[in-house]
Amino acid sequence: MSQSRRAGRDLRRRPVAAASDATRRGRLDGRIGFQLRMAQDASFRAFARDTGVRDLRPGRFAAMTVIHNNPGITQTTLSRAIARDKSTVTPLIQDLERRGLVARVRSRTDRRCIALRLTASGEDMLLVLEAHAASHDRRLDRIVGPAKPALIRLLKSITDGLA
Amino acid sequence: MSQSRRAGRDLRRRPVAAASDATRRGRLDGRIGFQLRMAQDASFRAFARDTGVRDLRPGRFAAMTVIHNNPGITQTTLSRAIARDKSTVTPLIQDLERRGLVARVRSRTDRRCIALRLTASGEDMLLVLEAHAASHDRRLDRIVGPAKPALIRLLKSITDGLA
DNA sequence: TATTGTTATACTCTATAACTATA
DNA sequence: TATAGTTATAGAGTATAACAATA
Repeated sequence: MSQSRRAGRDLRRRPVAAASDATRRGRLDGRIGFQLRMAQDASFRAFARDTGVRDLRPGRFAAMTVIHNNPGITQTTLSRAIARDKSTVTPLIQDLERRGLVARVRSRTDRRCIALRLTASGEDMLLVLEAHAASHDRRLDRIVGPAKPALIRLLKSITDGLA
Repeated sequence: MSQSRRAGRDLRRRPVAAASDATRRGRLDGRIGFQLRMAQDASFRAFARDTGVRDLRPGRFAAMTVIHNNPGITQTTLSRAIARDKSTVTPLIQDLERRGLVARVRSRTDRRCIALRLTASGEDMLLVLEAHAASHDRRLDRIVGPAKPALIRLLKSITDGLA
């Protein structure tokens, strides 16, 4: 905090809300890529807005979930699981460690590696986040209805198919 | 360009590729929000990778498409159409104007407003981008197959439903 | 007073390259 | 030489607040 803060009361960017209309978007509207972007954006904003947790955005949440499900995972493996460079993971994990949510232990078999684990308070926090995510998901479920499994399958096939 | 460039040969961030696996992602995998993020990310990277156009990312492309479809649109209206703050649109449009792709004309009826239009070369560029987007979309179409209309509908309902 | 667009400011996310320490 | 993680650096994207011009 080298400089005085002048800006908003809130660190989480992106209020704005969803796109307006009456404006013609042309072919954009029929493009999967564009609609993907709009939906992702809306979901992201809604998650941030609805969640009471004021500083663990979806990225941290995803990392914590992966660590929870793969105790002892290394940073490089984690980086592949969330499709980010390892240099992106370093500060992310440092942040989680600073908050006492993640513990880092040097591996004794390969001293280059660091094994990641959630701390007890990390597990607690994950439960809280899970609850929020679940309620956010219920909202999404209500919107997509019975098409949910199909939607998930389609999204996965896009992710895999474009790799 | 006030400073020397040290980094890569390419301004477009985000190589990396898609997520790896063998790693358990737990409930994340069944979450619409998460899968939306992964698919959007993959689509974004693929678009950037496949497109020959080396410096007009999806955001610019979307803005240009909206301007093309709504000649004379104002910046504020555009900002609503693409769900971004007007202060975000200012530098975006300045960039497009600098490249000679967009023309800005002060409205004579309301001198606060600026009417946006694509220049001739902006229209040309849009055609090139359209071609790339179309080929990217064909790839997506091949992946999602006949489910495309349903997918588009679902994504739109998510965007609208979360507003 | 309200709105359009601009500016000043700043923060998040992400990457590349080079580096250290291991292996 | 190759890999794990860190650091230095940088840029894209986006936002809030305040402001000037205009309505």
